[in-house]
Amino acid sequence: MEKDKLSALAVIKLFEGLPKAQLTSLADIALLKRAKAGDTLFEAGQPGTHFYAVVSGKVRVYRAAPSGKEQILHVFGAGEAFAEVPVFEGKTYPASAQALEDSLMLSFPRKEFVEVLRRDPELALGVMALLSARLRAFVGQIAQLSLKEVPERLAGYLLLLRASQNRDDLTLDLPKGQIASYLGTIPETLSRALKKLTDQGLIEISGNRVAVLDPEGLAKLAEAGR
Amino acid sequence: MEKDKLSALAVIKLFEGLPKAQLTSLADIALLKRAKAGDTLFEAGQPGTHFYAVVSGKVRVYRAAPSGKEQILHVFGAGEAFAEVPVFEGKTYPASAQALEDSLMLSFPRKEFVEVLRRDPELALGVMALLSARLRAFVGQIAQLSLKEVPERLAGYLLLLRASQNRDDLTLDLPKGQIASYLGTIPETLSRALKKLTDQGLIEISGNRVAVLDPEGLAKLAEAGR
DNA sequence: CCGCATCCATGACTAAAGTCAAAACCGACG
DNA sequence: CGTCGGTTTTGACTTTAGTCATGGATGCGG
Repeated sequence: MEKDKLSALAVIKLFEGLPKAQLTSLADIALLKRAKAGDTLFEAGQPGTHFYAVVSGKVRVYRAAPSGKEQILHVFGAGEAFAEVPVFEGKTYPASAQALEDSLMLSFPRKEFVEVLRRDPELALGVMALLSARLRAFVGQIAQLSLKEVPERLAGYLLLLRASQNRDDLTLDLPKGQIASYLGTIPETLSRALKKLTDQGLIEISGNRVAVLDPEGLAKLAEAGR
Repeated sequence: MEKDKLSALAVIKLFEGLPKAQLTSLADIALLKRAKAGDTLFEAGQPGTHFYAVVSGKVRVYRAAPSGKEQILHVFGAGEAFAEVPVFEGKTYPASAQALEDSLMLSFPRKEFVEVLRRDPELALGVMALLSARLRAFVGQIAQLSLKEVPERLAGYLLLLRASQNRDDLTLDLPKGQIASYLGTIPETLSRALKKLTDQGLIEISGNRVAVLDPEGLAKLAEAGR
C-alpha cells in the first residue's frame, strides 16, 4: 500500500530528486485515486481541496460555457501535476477536470501539502517553477487565442506535436473534437482548417495520422500574427 | 538611499508583514528604477533577468502580434509585482512590459531573489500564492476570450471596475484603446459594444465615465457563455 | 455480419468581428 | 480663440468562424 504510493510518487516529475524523507512524508499524505475514462474529477467552482498528479492515463482540464462549448486549458499525462492553483488560495477550482482515459492519480490534501512545502524549500522552488511554466504556457495560449486565426493556431499545435514526437509522421494524441476544443474552436472549423493546410500542401491527413510535408511553411504560418 | 528602497518595499503587497530582516535583505538586492510614460521595460523574448514591483505609476504587460495588434495580459498598479515567470526558469520574458504613466519601480535580479526565497519559506508561500492568483486570472481570461463575445467580456470588465471602485458611476482607468486591447479586440469593436450596452439600457457613457444603470443585466450578460 | 453510436466531413447560411476610410471630438498649447 | 495631434466614433465592406443539417465512415457489441 505505502509501497504503491512510493512507486507512484516516483513517476511524478515534480518530485524527482527529492530526498527519501520528503518522499515518505508525501506518501503519508497522498491518496491513490483511480478514475475511468469520462469520470469527472472536479468541476470549476467547487472548493479546491486537493492537488493532483497523474501516475498513468490522461486528464483534461477545461472550462465550459453554459452553451456547452468548452475550452481545454491543458491535457495532462503521466508524471504531470495539476490543480496547483487552489492549493495556495484555498478557494475554488478555476476549471474542471475529467479523465480522458482510465487513469491512476495521486491526490494531496491542500493543507497537508502546504505543510510539506513549508518545510522543504527545494520542493517549494520546484512548485514555483511548475507554476511559472504553467503561467508561461497560459500567456502563450492567450496570445494565440486573441492574436491568431484557427489555421495559425493549428499550425502551431502541429509543430508542438512534431517536436514532442520527433518525427514528421504524427499521430494525433487526442480525438479531433478535443483538439478543436484545445484550439478554442469547434470540430467543423478544425476540419476546415485541416483541409486548408492540406490544400496548401503543408500536411497530409489520414484518420488520426498527420504527415508534415512542409515544416517551414507551417512555422511561417504559425508565426503570422493577425 | 537605502531608506528609499525600504519605504518603496513597504508599498508592495507581496512583502507585507515580512520581518525587518527579510526586508533589509530585499532592500540590499533591490534596484530603484524610474520609467517615463511610454518607456518599454522589457520585451517578450528577451532574457528574463529581473523581477519587478510597481511602487507608483502604472505598467501594462502585453503580447504583440507582428501585425501590430496587441493583447494586454494585465495592467499593474502601485503595490503589485510582475514578471515573476522568468525568476524560476531563467528563460525569456514571455511578454512585454511598458509604463503607461511615469512610474517608479523596484527590480530584483533573479538569482539573488531566489536566494532570499530559499531562506524564507513564508515569503516563498507568498510568492506561490501570487503565482496561483495569476494563474487563476489567466484561466479566466482564456475562458473569456474563447467562450464569450466582446459585449459579454466588456460587461465582465465593467463589473470588475464597479467592484473595485465601489460605485455605479465608473471612471475608466485606461484609454479605450487600451481597454480594447485588454478585452482582446480593437477600438472600433469596443466602441460598438459600448453602444450596444447603451442601447440595451445597461449603461450610459460620457467620455471616460460610465454609469452602470443595470448591474444585474450586466451580470446576466457577462455570465452568458457562447 | 449487422446495426448502432460516435466521430468526422461537407454544404449552405448567419452572425460576429476585423479592415479601411473618414469624420467628429477633445485637450493642450501657442 | 484656433489649430494640431491624438483618440474615438461611424459607416460600408470583407473575412472569419459558428450554426444547423446531413451524410459518410469507422468501430464495437450483439
